[in-house]
Amino acid sequence: MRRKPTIRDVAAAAGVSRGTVSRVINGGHWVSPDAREAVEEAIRRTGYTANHAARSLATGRAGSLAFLLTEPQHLLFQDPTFALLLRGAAEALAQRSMTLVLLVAGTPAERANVAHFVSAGHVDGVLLISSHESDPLVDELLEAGVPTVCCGIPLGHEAQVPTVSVDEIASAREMTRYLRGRGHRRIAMIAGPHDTPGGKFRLVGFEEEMGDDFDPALVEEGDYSQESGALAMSRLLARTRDIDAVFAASDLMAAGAVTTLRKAGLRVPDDIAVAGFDDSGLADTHEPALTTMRQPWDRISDGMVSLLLEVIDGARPAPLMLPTTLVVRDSA
Amino acid sequence: MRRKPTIRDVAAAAGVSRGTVSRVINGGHWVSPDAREAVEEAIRRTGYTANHAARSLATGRAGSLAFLLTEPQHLLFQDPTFALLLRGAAEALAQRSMTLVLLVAGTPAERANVAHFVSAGHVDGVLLISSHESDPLVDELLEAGVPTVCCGIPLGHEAQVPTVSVDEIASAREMTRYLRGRGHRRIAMIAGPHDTPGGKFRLVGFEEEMGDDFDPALVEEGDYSQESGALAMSRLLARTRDIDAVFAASDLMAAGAVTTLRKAGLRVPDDIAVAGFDDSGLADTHEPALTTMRQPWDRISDGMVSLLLEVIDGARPAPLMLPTTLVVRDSA
DNA sequence: GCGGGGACTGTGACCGGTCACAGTCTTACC
DNA sequence: GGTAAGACTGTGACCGGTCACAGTCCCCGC
Repeated sequence: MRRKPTIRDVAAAAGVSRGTVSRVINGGHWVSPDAREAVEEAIRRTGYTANHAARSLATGRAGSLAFLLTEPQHLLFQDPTFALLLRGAAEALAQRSMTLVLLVAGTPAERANVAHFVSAGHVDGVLLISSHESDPLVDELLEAGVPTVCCGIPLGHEAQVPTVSVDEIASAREMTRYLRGRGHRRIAMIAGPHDTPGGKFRLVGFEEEMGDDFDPALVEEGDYSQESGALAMSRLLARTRDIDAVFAASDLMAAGAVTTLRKAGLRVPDDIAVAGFDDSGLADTHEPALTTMRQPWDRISDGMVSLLLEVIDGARPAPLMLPTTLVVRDSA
Repeated sequence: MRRKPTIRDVAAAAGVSRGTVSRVINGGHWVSPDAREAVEEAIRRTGYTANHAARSLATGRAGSLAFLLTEPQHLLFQDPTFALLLRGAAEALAQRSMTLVLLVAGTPAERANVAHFVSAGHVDGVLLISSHESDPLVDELLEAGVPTVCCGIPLGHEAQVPTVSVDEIASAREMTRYLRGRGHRRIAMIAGPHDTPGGKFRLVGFEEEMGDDFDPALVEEGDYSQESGALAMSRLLARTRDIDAVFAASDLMAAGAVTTLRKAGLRVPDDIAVAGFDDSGLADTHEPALTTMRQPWDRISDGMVSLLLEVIDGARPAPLMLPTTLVVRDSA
């Protein structure tokens, strides 16, 4: 087996210098048509492929981005949302001939490793997923000067780091308005963790839209997981049965709520309407299919990648806010 | 901002040569205790971290493995199994200071890209997930001499590529035996795709254990997804109501089957018992909690990584077969 | 006819490691 | 006391690209 062809082999085959080959590869400016043609032909003939490592070494760029998950593990397993984002990001990067490196920072040991790895410059930037408030990891990344974009406005770090997000407040208001429009008045909310943007702002939107009808006794908090949704619903039911709709801050929690309601002998949506948030894969196969707010997952992951590349190029891009859409199905 | 310290900075700080520093970093053989100490101290003081790209270039190793998904996308979204494997692999690699590159080969265009990328040597090896029979990608990888290990015996490529798998036949027999032990006689099977090992061999085990009681009319095939499980169950019910248990080749399909049964007014497990396979995250939060065969996901991903590293080192390791365990919950 | 500028090309240094090899310095043994 | 083996160390070449710089060539205008 002969070794892989290098840029010198191509240069020799094309009868030009390494420099010219390099120029052709990188856009081909200031190269004569003849030379360009010869080089392209030579590349084809030799089956040349650029060596990532060598290029990285010379340019000082890694050619890869990290997809950094900071959630506790059980969420990674359960939440289809992560898979959606992950796939979108991988696709967006593949289009740009870059690669996606998956990093999981669950345990403290993992966090240390990850921080070290990233600061060492093994990746050009970080796509930070779902960070809780005042996450020290964000500080570390910022301090180390690692280009970073967040998914969802990182509480406690607003304006310090570019973000891609949806308008949580407006989205929550829209869903609430929809539920009220269907005649529901005693609407409960199963919010997300109050130290996450989705937990905080969806609740704000809900409260704003409910106005005088807002009843703090009808709010419970979960951690986005199915189980936490089921438990939150139990707590609500234990307090009062005077509820005609539930708005959960994630589809997973909505599904958990449905389970609890069913056990309590309540029908969805006949007795109580249930709405979710995310439109994760689970929503439309769920029984009953969940009414939810769709987050534009592909645009989010694509936006994160674009933004991050801008940051890497030295820009300070404005935060990107994307629209959600109400998806009405059977549960509400 | 000063530039990152290199091995030469460390050498200067420690008062030794680059060679010695390099030796310390790589295990420290043939280095005097004094020198080693000085180098370690210098590394600490300078905050030195090895440059991946430079090392790759010099050693000819990428220092990363690809996690290659060949399933159509909708499965990636739904199946918690992938997340389990992915996390396990990422963890196993992090322990070895290597990184995980995620590759998705869904569309033909993506497959071409992936093949090109991998053959170019940008990763040291490939963890191949869930490949259907006679997948041309396997051939391409094999032909290109890319170290590869599969998850589940790749039909049509047995013995050509090292694999990590569970004993599908024995596992299916155990579950079938359990169901029969509970007094069920008319047991239906919702099998996986017949061109996947899980689809083929779980059915074989089922058939073997059923012996004379095996009824081909009670077998339907799904694609492991929840929806396909629901549809398969519908087809079974349309054919006969004389069924007292269903064995699905995945938890997702089991969940789908439960939905269909419920719609048909049948109670699980009272009227019909339902068993799944995988013990994916969903199984124990499902309502009712699913009886299933647990696959040892962490050992599988860890085994794949170990095996792949052996292959990369030139070994030809024996296939690894891991045990499953019957997990009895509420559904059967 | 000459100077100057734009288009194109080639060269050598460099990125930050590893590795083979050629030392040097001990120690041990005859 | 000489020598050889073993322990340790330093050096230069090399991995495969990129980039800055220095040419070279050609065309144009004065």
